[in-house]
Amino acid sequence: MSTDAFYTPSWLAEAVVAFSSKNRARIVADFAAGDGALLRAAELRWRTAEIVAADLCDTAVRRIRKTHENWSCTKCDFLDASSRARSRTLPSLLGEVDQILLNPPFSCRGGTSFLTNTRHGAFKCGQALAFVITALEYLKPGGELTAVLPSNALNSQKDRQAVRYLRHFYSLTCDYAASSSHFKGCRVKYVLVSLSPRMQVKKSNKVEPDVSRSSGKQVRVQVVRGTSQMHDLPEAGRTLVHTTDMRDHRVELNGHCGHPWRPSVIGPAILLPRVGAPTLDKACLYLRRKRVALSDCVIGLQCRSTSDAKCILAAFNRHREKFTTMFSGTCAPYLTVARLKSVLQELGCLVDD
DNA sequence: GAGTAGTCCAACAGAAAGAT
DNA sequence: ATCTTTCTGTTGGACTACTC
Repeated sequence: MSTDAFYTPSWLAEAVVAFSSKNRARIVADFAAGDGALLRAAELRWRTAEIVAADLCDTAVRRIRKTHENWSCTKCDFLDASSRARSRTLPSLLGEVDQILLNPPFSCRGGTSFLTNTRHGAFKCGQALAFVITALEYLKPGGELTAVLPSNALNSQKDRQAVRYLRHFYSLTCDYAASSSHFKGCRVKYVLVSLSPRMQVKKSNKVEPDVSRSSGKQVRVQVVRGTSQMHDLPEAGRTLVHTTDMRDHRVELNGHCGHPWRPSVIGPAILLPRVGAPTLDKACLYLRRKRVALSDCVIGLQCRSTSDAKCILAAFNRHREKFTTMFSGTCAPYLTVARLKSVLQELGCLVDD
């Protein structure tokens, strides 16, 4: 299996170790150790701890064995159960590690997903969370796992089941403060995450509904995702809206044409960019009674009345932070239909399927 | 003006879901 | 089982801002 090898810079390793709440640790492990930066930072904090390193890369393992003779170091494809079982070190560590540190491969190669087995069932997720969930098998009750993850790992559709699992069984703390930075040769947004086994199941904290009409009736809306790809447009057809036509809350049609059978909306509607920087001025009110096709990069909210559309736009204005955080992505920000529907429901809208 | 860094976002790859 | 469509999420080029 090939993985991205962006080793942890020392300042980030120190931040990951500082993010842990554990004052004492008998065993500290990193299962994607790379050049050992996280474990070197750990040695400074937990001076008497036994250090365990694992990595897939031969060169990395040899280097660690040479430079840190007192560490226990094993070569292992951590996401492969048989490789873990063959390791001399790992099997004896199941449920024994006090502190796990991880900077797993972020993997930006398409939508590849990994099947992950837990005691509560198997599910697919991204590579980074597959590492985390597998690593948790080695955590001692009362232990803590601290990791650098791609910022999107907690929001993406692909990792939804994994995040639900983690939030249910573990107490999860995030630090988005250090949101975007450089690994050597790569720029990504990341988040520091701390996980420890949960003692009690958390109660959900609901947001008070916000979108309301003066009549008191709930606002109904239908989410329409555009599918017209810009490199595959017909010469003639239905007028099409693309993100470049959306600015300052207004739509200016620029003569693009889409296939008439592709998803479309008719005013009153709200148009949102699906990908790109999430500034509120790109949320456009579209009121014309002319049906328009939506490009692949646009999501429409089909409303029943102008006042409904204005209500929703006003709610986005009141909850700018919620609007901004709807968009997430390890590289470019994007919005999914599921995330949008969830926010609309939180704001009090009735979302039609 | 050239070089570099940061930001934006259109394009498209890959996976999942649906249709046949 | 295979093909097609839909959807998610990343890549990489274009553009802008900044520094020298």
